[in-house]
Amino acid sequence: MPELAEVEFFRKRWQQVAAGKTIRGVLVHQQAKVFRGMEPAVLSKSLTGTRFVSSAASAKQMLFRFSGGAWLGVHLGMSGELRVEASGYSPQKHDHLVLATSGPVLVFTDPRMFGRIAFHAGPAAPAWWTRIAPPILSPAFTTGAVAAFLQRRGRAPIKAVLLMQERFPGIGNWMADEVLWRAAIHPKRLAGSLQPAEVRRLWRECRHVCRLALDTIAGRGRHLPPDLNVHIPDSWLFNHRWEQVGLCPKTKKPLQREEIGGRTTCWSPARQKLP
DNA sequence: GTGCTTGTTGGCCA
DNA sequence: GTGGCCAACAAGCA
Repeated sequence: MPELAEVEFFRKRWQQVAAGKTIRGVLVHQQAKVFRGMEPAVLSKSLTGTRFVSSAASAKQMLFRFSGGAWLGVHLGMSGELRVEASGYSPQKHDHLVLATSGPVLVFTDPRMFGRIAFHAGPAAPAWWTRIAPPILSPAFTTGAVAAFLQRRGRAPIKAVLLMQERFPGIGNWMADEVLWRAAIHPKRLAGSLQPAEVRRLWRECRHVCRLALDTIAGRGRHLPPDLNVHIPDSWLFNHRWEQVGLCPKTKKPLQREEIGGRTTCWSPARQKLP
């Protein structure tokens, strides 16, 4: 599920209740694949007794900082979630990491286990974090950088290229479709075939969709919506992409769904045309 | 049972 | 070496 804005939503959910709290106990699901090469017992030992200092989200990843130079990295994969439960919570089947604080309980849950947990000890953030591409909403995301990347990936459909995290960090399947729909670009267009005006539209809509999604899904400032996706307007493609007979909110004509670049893609044929 | 699913990776091939 | 494609990972849901 989680793309840029959903990831930020989950980060805030932990941040709001846990900032400054001490980790009293850590439960790990020993067999869970989300820990990959790491030894879960080390994580448990290292975090117990530390204090939750701060957190950050970048692209589809999160980094939680604890006192004493302990860092917890989380990638939610396809089905991961961060939840907050009341103290005394008993872990369920797919809860792979449970942090009991002096207050609420922080839970990482992920049925499909495509997610990842990483641990790092040291004064500075880990290398895998600092290597994440600069955010789409940062000045480093320029039309020139986008144009150059589209040329390099010129033979691939633009839909597939938008999913490449090295240039479009945080964009996932639904955001890619939303961007192309707003920019009126057909998802099957080869990346190298986009005209300069189309590249500029794509760049602008990338930033626009990121900004809208963050505000709508993760809330502004300290505000946190009660649930994911509750406030998404019907003027977005998002609310129609899975409908049996979805209509384009702009043209009111039927939407089309097809696999492109290995992912189910939804677009509005009346608006997004092939040359 | 069948056929999907908002992600990433490694292997294969041109 | 580079870039594009796709199966695999795993569990739940309709």
